[in-house]
Amino acid sequence: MSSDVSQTSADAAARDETAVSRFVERFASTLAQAGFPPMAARVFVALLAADSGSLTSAELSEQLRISSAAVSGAVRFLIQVNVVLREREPGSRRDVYRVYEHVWQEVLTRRMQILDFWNESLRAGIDAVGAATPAGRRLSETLDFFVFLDQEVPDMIARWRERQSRGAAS
Amino acid sequence: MSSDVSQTSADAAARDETAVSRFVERFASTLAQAGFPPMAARVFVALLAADSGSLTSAELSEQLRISSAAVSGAVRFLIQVNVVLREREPGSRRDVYRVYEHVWQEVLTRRMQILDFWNESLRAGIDAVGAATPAGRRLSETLDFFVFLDQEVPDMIARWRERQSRGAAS
DNA sequence: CACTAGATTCACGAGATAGTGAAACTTAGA
DNA sequence: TCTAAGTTTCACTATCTCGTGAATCTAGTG
Repeated sequence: MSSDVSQTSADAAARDETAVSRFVERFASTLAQAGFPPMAARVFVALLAADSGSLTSAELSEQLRISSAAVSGAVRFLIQVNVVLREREPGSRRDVYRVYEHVWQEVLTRRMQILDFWNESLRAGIDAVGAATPAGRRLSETLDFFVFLDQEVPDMIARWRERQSRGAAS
Repeated sequence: MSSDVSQTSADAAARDETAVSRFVERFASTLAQAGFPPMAARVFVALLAADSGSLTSAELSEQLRISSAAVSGAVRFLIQVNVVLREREPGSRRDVYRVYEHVWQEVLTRRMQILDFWNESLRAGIDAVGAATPAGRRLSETLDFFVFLDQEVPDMIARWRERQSRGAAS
């Protein structure tokens, strides 16, 4: 087969893998600063930046220079938090991993669900300090704000979806 | 002086410090799970749950059973991320720490600013993979979504402020 | 100007986390 | 049923983070 990777003249649209790799590492590192496990971040961004939107374990392992065990761990995490899915390509033994279509909406929605958890805790706190006390009022305002977000954010996402379906320009 | 802390019968509205402490630990632990440094979370919630809204280093140290060094570190973090301020009470040598009035609006606004940082990275990524490629389109959609949030969230916070100023009930 | 309450810094140790290599497991294909 | 490609698990290690205690620094007060 003549499908050599290092063809640069024939394939005019060949992408600069060095630049892509730099992006992957940079963006992954910013995500990691925001609390993402480092390896999971790297795998995630590598998938985002893949033209096909999906890569095999071996490809990830080679591209990021990590062990297949690390890929396995990262992928498990990403599947768990619902941003990546595993596909088995028929007629092959290898899995390919793909980022969900509308990841960021998913991520945002998921983060909002955490608030429900917080709110339960807050209600207990308001009971403990007494709703009529200054502390109670402060905690109640916090709770109200979170409830407000819980209502507003889904609307916001809906607006985004609508805007998307109409076409890009605003 | 007769200002003993352990007066329970005289002060009818005395709060159940055990219950409050339980709330502090629980809520702090959920915040910690969301990426907050553990000690900073405990200090933050203790301040939230304090009737006066402010506590001294010694009070925090005693209430949370942590060293003053830990208080110092936690407070430095909280001031840095702009949720707590330091006040010196006149005629005394000790500092008191206070949570900002509208902390959560602040926190949310601040988190949005992180997006600007991400977006810069994303633009570089789009360049690297080529805007017209599938990967480029995927990254562009991500960028667009973040820009959208950057516009919408301030509006959302404004709506909240307005609702607050009108009075509680919606 | 000396004293001291109070805050901060620093070196250290404990505990958690993440990634590796090797072994074990699973399963498509012969 | 056997073989081997591919994935996962597990024990181990390196690294990082966080809180402590002790020493140091800062600034009111007599």
